[in-house]
Amino acid sequence: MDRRQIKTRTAIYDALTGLLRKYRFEEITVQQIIDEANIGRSTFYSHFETKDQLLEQMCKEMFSHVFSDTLTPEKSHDYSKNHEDMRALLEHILYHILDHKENIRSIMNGESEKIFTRYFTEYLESAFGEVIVHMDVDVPDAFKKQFVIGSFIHTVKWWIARGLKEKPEKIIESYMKCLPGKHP
Amino acid sequence: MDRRQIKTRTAIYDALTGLLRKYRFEEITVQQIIDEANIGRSTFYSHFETKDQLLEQMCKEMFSHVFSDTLTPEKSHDYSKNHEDMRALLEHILYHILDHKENIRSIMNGESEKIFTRYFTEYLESAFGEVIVHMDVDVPDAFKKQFVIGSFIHTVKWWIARGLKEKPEKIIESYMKCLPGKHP
DNA sequence: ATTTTATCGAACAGAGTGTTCAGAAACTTC
DNA sequence: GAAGTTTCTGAACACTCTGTTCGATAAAAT
Repeated sequence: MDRRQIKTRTAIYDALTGLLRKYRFEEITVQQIIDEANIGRSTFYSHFETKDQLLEQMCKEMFSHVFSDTLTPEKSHDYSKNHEDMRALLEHILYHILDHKENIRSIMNGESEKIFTRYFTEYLESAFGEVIVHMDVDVPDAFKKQFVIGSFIHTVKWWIARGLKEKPEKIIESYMKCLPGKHP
Repeated sequence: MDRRQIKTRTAIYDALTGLLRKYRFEEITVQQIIDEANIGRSTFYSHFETKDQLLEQMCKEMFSHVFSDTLTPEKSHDYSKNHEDMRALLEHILYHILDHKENIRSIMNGESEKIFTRYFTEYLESAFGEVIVHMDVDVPDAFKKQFVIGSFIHTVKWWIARGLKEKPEKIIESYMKCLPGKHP
């Protein structure tokens, strides 16, 4: 890839990230991004079709980092019996979020929060979907799934909104205590 | 209040509600609302400052209906011991949502979903905030609160997104089975 | 050195926003 | 039911933002 392209692309990403610390995504104009990134108008539009597409791609890239070395749990693992494996994986995710602290907190305002939720749900469903249904509670599988994943995502959002003060271990411990099923 | 004002106001509400069935709120323009409501441009702006303010007020009004005769639970009730009272109240809320089925499903797309969440959280916190902390789980009070309320709101959203197919009783039953604490 | 590719930025058309204002229409009051 | 008040109307306006186009310029690749 051309060095110039890389340069402008990161300039745009940095500009948006910076602006997101001060303004909600909806409030930011393309012109502001262009000025902040110090690039020409047409250059922006040769890289991204719209402002929304920029956000989409930026989030996609970030989440691919957040979930990169997060091992997909083996189907053979039974998280209803082996809470330790699940705990480790969830903690791992929180630590990754902690790494991207600045970016993620910026993204969690306004419309862009939905992208977070979308990617997060997608990932968790593929990672845990199968194993969650083995949990020991007498409710429909679909319900169980939405409850476990939904409450986790909500908890993470809550954690982020409050400034990521608590340690990941503490959050996951509380979360798992609140989950239904066997508690060793 | 002047009959003319009432007429235009409901015309605007109806127009937006109708449009929300076809388009996301972000996509709808003030001009579309005006055309659909058959009113003059300046009339719209004499009633509402912006499109966002219109949505805000419309939601506010709707939720005041949804929660109107929903009794605020007495502090003396201990929902950790008396699951029946809590169950009844939650079911009641779901039935109210069912009454406003059309409106609520329209609102639950795009940015407007956040308003739903905001009002819902606000209400539940004032209704249950105090009593939830008495639930029998060994986690910090703040965590307990966010978990119970957050997972409930998520469950309701999930229920709405899937078309409100299940009966309120069924949803609340599953929800309460998933909650931590004593299960009689 | 030559060719390819990326950037620049001004200029442009188009869509939407929110305001203004004078006249028409509908309500209220006496 | 006439006079006065309030609301509605809709065209015109200034403004902001978007996304495109294009010739000139600079940087990278071969």
